Amino acid sequence: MTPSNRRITLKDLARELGVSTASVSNAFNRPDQLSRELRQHILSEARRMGYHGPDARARTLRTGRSQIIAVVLAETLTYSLNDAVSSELLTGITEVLDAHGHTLLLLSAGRQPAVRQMPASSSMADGFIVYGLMPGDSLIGELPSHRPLVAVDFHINGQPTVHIDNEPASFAITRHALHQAPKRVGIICLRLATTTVNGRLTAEHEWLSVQSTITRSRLDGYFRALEEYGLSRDDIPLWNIEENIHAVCAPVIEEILDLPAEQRPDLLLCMSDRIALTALTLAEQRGIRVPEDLRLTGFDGIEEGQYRAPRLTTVRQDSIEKGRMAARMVLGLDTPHDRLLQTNLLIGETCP
Amino acid sequence: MTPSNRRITLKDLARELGVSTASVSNAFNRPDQLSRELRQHILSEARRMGYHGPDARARTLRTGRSQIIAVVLAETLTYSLNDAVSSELLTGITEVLDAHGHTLLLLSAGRQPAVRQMPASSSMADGFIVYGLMPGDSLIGELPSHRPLVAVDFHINGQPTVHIDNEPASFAITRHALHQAPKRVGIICLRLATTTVNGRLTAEHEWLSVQSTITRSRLDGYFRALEEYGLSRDDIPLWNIEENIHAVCAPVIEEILDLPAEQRPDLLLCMSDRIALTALTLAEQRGIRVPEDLRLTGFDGIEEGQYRAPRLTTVRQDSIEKGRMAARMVLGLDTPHDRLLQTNLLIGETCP
DNA sequence: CTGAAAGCGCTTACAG
DNA sequence: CTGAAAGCGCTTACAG
Repeated sequence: MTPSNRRITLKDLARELGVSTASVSNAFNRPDQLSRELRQHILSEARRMGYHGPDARARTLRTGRSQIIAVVLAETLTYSLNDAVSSELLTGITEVLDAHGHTLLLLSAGRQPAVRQMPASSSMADGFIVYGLMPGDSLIGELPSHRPLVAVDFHINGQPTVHIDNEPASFAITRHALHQAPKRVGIICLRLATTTVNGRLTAEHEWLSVQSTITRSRLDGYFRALEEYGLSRDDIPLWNIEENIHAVCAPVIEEILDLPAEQRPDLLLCMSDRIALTALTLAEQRGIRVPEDLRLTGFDGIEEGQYRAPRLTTVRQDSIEKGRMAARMVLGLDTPHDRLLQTNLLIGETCP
Repeated sequence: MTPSNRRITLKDLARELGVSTASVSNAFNRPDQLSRELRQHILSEARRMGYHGPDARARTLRTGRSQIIAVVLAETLTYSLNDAVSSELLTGITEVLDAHGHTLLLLSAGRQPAVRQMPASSSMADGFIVYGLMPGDSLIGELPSHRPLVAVDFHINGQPTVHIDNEPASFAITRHALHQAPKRVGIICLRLATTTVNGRLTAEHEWLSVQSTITRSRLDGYFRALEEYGLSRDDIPLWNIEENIHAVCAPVIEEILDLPAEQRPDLLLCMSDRIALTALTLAEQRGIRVPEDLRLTGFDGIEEGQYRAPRLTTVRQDSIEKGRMAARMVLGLDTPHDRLLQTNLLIGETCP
């Protein structure tokens, strides 16, 4: 008898039943390799003895495949799990993984720079989806080199990417907003500077490059429309926010809304819906009417912005589809190559 | 030379450097087992040759530990990733796992009953946190039996649980709401019936048992306060909602709000903030004033309900702390035993 | 401090 | 259809 204090193995089971380990393995994995009767016998005895099937740890080493895909997130998991856009991306990824018997391992890159390194278990995954890191991040080099990798919202040398048309989308929403002939336009950026800035951006602040961040592309789109309209980029005040959460957005936006009425922008172009929604709430609290006194545009098209009144005018990006595409490529279901998703303009009441 | 088309292994590296495999392994894992010089030499040569460290697949088989903890979610991942309460739970879990070098594997139980089974990779995990399944779910039996397991919001025979005081919390919020002497009380339940019901619950519908679902405990708390106040539970209309998302809540709530004014409840006790927020939005759209014409209470205390006006009156549960506790127990940092978390009442403007 | 060797629990090509 | 055997890439007790 097998000692009961130890977990039962395939070998134990084979010995107990007087068959080879191959037959037990085949009973679980390749039904065509043995007779129906023997298979049923093995499976029912396995159940009786409390053997739940071959151990994933050994199978993974032997076959070289874990059925696990890792998602590397630039932000902390806390942020990513609570942000509507990352949640949608993960939703699209898991939808495809689920349908193909794979599971999702969450890896966060968002820690103190000093201790940033991939957990040892990262080399467990069969493939990697990397979301929104900075190009050249040293973590990318730590990933196993011979496994499929797909980048989302940024570019890794030689690897396929899924991204959206940030510049044209920002151009389009700005052109729409300018129809109403605003007097004073302001822009609220998301992590645009090379240093940490929560507040007004000045000439002293250096910007990240277009290659480094999608928010720079959004800014370029805003500027193109503003200049086409006859405004100079140097006359547009810019604010920056480092983290796309209410608590960090609020103080910066309060600073803007509390400007004297004749200095306060009457159109705020916001680089995310979270920023725009925070501005909307704070404006309402101050009796600033939206859109009469203040027009607002967002970016992302998250549900929260569409399920309330006034609805947000924003750019809708299909993050679920981004996730699906990335997952299909990493699983080898689609040929790996760069994909560019189209966005569309949602006209709500915050900027009709 | 090692063939360049194959991934380099620890053995290759040892051969190349003329040292034993033990020394290479020790260089990565046990610095005290070899001289500083040899270790540095091995690590720098490893980097030069593109060896990123011992493969997690083999290490896991050898040591029996993967550094992976699996979270088994009752709902689909799509739901769980987008729901504020599950996101908070996951946030608390990942916070602890992160701090201890572990990573999170997401497993969803929420599929068609016919095809429900654990993915093969589930036996990869060192431990399991199971969230909100029904007791007796067959999936629980498929998990490896000798690894730590913690249940959240329900009970698995013989395993530690983290849960909250659903009945007293519901009692307390109802007693608060009754101070205002409402004329007609209604209750909107979450998945209370044994069958699928989106709409009014009648005498024909059977309820789940107190052991099976936390929503039954919430109902019991509501009833206790209502009866103490002098109302009979048979006079209180009950509605049920199957899924805690806006799209499913809305039609049921519309049915309630569109009742003739003299039949419409002026107090709605909702079993989740999502339900209460949907009711709030739909009431506003109809010009029903909250709290003058309709008072609303929620459950959960999610941020979305506190960052808007009027703020929700609700029961705040600390789901992040629930996640932390579950993770600490599954990692063996805390002695496994049942934990009961206290909630607190948040008085907002929807039911002052 | 270093090295030779066993073995974690499987899968799979191969011989019968 | 079945069985004996090799080996996936490591870690670790043990002998030197």
